[in-house]
Amino acid sequence: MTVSSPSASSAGSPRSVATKARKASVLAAALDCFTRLGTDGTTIQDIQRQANCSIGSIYHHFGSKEGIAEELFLDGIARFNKGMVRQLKKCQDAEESVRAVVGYYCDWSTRHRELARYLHSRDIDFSTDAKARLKRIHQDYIAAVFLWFAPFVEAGQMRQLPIDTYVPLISGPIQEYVRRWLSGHHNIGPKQVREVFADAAWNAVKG
Amino acid sequence: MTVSSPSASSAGSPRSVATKARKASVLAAALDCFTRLGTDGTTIQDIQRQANCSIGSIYHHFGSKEGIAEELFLDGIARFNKGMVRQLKKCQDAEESVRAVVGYYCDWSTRHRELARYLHSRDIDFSTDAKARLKRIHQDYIAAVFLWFAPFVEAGQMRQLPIDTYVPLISGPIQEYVRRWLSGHHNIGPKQVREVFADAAWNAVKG
DNA sequence: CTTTTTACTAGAATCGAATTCTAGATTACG
DNA sequence: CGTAATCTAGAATTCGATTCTAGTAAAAAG
Repeated sequence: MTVSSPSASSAGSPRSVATKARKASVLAAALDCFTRLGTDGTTIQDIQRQANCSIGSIYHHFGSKEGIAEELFLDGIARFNKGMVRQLKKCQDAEESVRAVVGYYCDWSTRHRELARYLHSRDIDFSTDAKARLKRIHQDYIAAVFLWFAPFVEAGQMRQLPIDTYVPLISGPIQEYVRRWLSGHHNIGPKQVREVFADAAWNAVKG
Repeated sequence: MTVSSPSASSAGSPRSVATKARKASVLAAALDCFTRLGTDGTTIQDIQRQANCSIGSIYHHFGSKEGIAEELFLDGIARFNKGMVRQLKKCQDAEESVRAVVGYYCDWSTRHRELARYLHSRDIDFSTDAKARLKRIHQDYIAAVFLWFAPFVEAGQMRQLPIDTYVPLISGPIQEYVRRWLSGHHNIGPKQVREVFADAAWNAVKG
């Protein structure tokens, strides 16, 4: 492995750019195939053809079909989380923050419907390595969210509860609603019931 | 197809008993393999060996590996739902009913931990046929639950809300908590946070 | 009680898709 | 330049799901 100076690697040597683009195109192709043909129905060839690259190239970058699926999942979660944290930081108080969580969930799922669907389709059942990476992502997220909300709890704007219960209380209902919507169980989009869930979320945790 | 008298088929002709037993043993073996080796990591041979039967037998009963997975899923959901409805019918009023939903979720997931884990690991992404069967199971459940709760809404004990929001509001948080617990994200079992979620559920829908 | 049909079991043979392997091209870097 | 590392290709292999053929035992028909 080459340990180049940290600053140089991130930017744009001709190859690293090409590599990033190729990986991205494979992931995009994979998502599209998974959506159209189902995760199991998709073959490496389907992805490879759609991404315009060779089998060798795919295996070089992802190691296995499962590797593609994991990357897509972890990458998607990470992006979702990042956006969430960004939204939170725009908020002024506890209530606005809690409502922002629900709102962001609705917006993001509507905007990235296919990816959202994919993220919902897998949740447990990963390789040891992917599990570790997921746990890491998850912990970073929890830490960021915790940092944001802790002062509100301190100040009494939000109730004091077991630490692991906040996320389920706030986002559980909207998440479950979105899951059902994405599986085609109901037709009313999340944006139209957003208020109901935002109210419930705030109610569940307000001081 | 033989159309025997309806009453006779359900009970216990020597063959139908043996068949039921074999199917059950395959499903049990499958669940165990899925738990130990992961859904993808499990081969038909693994299941076949553990269930002590031949490949032909498995394919005769389930048609495909996916068929086993679907049967396990649908059967599990159906049993969960049935138990839930039974619990509900023991309740006297709205609040007790709502709390019972959360309680049942905790108990069942703890008692049938492996099956619960499996049910959480798949949620979308089924064959057309399985989707139809799932929808049917789902509708029956919703109908039963709706029948139970409707009078309470009428009587003003529970709030009037968009029909599809009740289930996510009541069971979303505990479900999300259990999912995280089953994936190993936190160590405190659902029974220890049951009250928090029961309170929140009742709060979200009380009149 | 035979015959015939149907449900079920068995396991070898097939087929297809994931993965591995070898070779060659391109880029970084001293 | 030249040497190593990264990356791309696609043919060859491997492994597992599925199919097929044959046979057994229970049920239904007569």
